[in-house]
Amino acid sequence: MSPGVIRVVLVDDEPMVCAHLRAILDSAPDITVVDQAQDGAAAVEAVVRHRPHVVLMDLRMPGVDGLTAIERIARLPEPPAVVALTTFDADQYVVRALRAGAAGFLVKTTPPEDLIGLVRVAADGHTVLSPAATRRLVAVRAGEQAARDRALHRVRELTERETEVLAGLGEGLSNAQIAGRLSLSEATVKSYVSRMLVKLECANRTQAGLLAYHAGLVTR
Amino acid sequence: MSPGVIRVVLVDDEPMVCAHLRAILDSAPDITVVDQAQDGAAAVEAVVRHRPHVVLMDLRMPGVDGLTAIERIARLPEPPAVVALTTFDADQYVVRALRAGAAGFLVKTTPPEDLIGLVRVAADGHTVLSPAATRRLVAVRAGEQAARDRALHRVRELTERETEVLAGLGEGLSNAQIAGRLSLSEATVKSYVSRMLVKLECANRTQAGLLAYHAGLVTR
DNA sequence: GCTAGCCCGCAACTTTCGTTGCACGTCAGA
DNA sequence: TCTGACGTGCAACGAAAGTTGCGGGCTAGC
Repeated sequence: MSPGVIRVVLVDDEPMVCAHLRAILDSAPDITVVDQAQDGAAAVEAVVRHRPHVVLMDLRMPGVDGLTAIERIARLPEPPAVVALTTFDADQYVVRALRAGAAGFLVKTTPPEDLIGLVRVAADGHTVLSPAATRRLVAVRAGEQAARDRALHRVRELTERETEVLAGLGEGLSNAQIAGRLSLSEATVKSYVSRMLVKLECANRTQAGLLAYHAGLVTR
Repeated sequence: MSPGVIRVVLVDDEPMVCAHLRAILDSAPDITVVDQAQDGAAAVEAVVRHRPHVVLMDLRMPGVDGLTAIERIARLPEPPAVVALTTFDADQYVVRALRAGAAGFLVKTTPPEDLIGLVRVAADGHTVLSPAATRRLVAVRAGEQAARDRALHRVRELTERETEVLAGLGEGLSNAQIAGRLSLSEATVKSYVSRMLVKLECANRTQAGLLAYHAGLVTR
């Protein structure tokens, strides 16, 4: 599968956790834990020294914390894949960790037997996320998903042309601007808007614009 | 590793691609391709019939497209993990696919030998992303964050009364409705709106409404 | 005590929006 | 073939949204 053995560095301020992870990973023939570190500074050193393929890193640590360590490691030449670990459900660090250059975000409740596969995938350069992290990443607020579903359901009732017009509303454009973009007369755009408002059960273009946003029609 | 064999359904309008994927995956002892489909509608049927653990789905297909199919599958009871596939580098569909309920987003240039591990990880409930998809996703989320910050920064320039009016815009209310809620004349609300638009650098109330939403003024 | 600056409130006027009615093409089915 | 439903496009008219100007109250500073 992988060309050669996958070298792994573990970073956690709790030695028990490191030992536990090491025991799991060393049971795989193609994975070797080459070092472990107790804080961010030591982690960066270990990475420089051992040039591992994968780093499993706790985020909450004394001294240099995990996020900072990830940033520093990501700046190294040919950086390893750093997978962030947290005790609690994916918290607000998901986005920041990925931005810092993390190649994954897992909760510590991840079943041990899954971990080996996850390390292999990370070593291949892919990103792996716990389900909770994915939810966090995709839908910031709870309830947003439900709103999106409802919005999408209605948007699907629209014709292609109507959807294009709706996208314009989602950006807050005027009828004239939409007309220009779609090469239509302003009058035509008006009639599209009017028909859409009925279908979407919106009272005015502002509501339709918000709905377009909910539906993910506007990337912004 | 996994309890039993992982059942997989392949969805791609190009039979060659399906055959190729099937050959790769069937070489793994713990993976079985139980069915393949050429479009979204057939994909949903196949999922209902075979109850697979994982679905590999092309996004660009004739008829019911991949995104729609993902949404429908995600609404089924005990849905499988749907991994989206695209030919090109992660395009604008990444966010939408994940929001629709996808458990992964891979480019078709993914090395075959990686694919088996990726399917196993997806079957465990984790999310897998190609590097390009991750960059795209992080960039989008970072952009949203920045948009929110900018929005909040501007909203702070507003007076209390103006903020109340803005909240109304964020719900898509008319001037008359806002006037009623705040016990003002409609004319007064208009002047507030006009002053706000200048401060917020918005061209119209729809843009202001979207800004209010970004700023978190509307709970919805 | 004046005045400069700000927030608040309103009315008259202009611009944009939204509704309604109409015409043309396409496509499915009687 | 015809017909009825539907998507698309436009124009005219009434209804909103948005602009501008004005006055009153409040506070800070000279």
